[in-house]
Amino acid sequence: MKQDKPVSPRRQVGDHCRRWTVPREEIFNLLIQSQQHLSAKEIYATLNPANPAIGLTTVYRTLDLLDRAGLVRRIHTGDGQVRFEYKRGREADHHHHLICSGCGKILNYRDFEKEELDLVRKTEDILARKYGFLIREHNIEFLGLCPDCRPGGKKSPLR
Amino acid sequence: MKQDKPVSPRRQVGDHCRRWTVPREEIFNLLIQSQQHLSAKEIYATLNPANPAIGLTTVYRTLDLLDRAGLVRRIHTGDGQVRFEYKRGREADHHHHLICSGCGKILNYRDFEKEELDLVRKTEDILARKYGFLIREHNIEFLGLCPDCRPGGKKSPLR
DNA sequence: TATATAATGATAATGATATTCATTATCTTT
DNA sequence: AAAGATAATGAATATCATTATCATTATATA
Repeated sequence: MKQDKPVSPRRQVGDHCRRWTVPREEIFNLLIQSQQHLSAKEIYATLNPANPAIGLTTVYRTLDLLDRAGLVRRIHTGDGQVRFEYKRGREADHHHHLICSGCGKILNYRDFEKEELDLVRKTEDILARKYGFLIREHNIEFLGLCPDCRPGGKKSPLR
Repeated sequence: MKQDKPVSPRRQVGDHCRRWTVPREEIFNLLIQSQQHLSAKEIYATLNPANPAIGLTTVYRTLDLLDRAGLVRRIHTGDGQVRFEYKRGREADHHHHLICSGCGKILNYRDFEKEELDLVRKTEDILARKYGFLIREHNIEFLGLCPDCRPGGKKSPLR
């Protein structure tokens, strides 16, 4: 029997694993569906109740697998946990992070000025030439206080 | 040897502590003098042999103090340790990081195009207006492979 | 369906950082 | 300068995220 799905997860993981299993399927799907940045513990807490056969260890191992396969991105938010997000179609989903130092909230900032992306690319070229680095990725994050956490008290612009 | 002894450390820390102590002095000075990004363990390993009265706990506490006082910056390089660097005179020392995924080496990238700084500032404004964030800082890091770690040594073609 | 073995999960181990608490050192007041 | 109040310290211990171990289970393929 065969199935025709868009692009099977197993296909994307490629040579990085030999067997595609239920835990891997579920963990990967959760990451794909989620709009948030999930930590191992959060993934475990989400999946385990419905499927107790998924252990925390496997969550860590699968995240590592997906990272090696280049399918997810690690994010260090400074809260002591590493978080993960699925890398969607390159350019289209490219974004930077806006992190609140107060509550840890993370926003994805996507509304780039065209010049912003151009500049990043140009900078990567300069760095490659000047320091001999082979640039593979960049992280840009802005740290500050969200509306709820900033000194002026919390505002409610809309609800 | 340095001749330059600017504002006293104690002065810089301000209200964030009540007493200025030998361990704090040494830890802060080490950070000021160092051109590298140091972890708590490294600071401990550097200072403790010469001054066994400085414990690892105090290193952590002092780093936290300096961070709260806004005198150092935390850097998450993904190697499991948080690293710290002294924030020098604002604009003058502003830099971004170039991190090698292979060996963990970190370069400070300072040679900005003028437009780069302008763009960052402009972006901060946009973010502030659009999301109500009060931006206090940004981190830009480029991840890749340094000349020693990249496949084929220093002469691989770029693409 | 049987089989080889990759992948799993429970558990223990690790490593970085935080907390506890009795002791020490700093700073202010004599 | 000495005394006293108490902030800061370090050793030991705890905590929390992540890794390693290993017997067991499930997947892919014959």
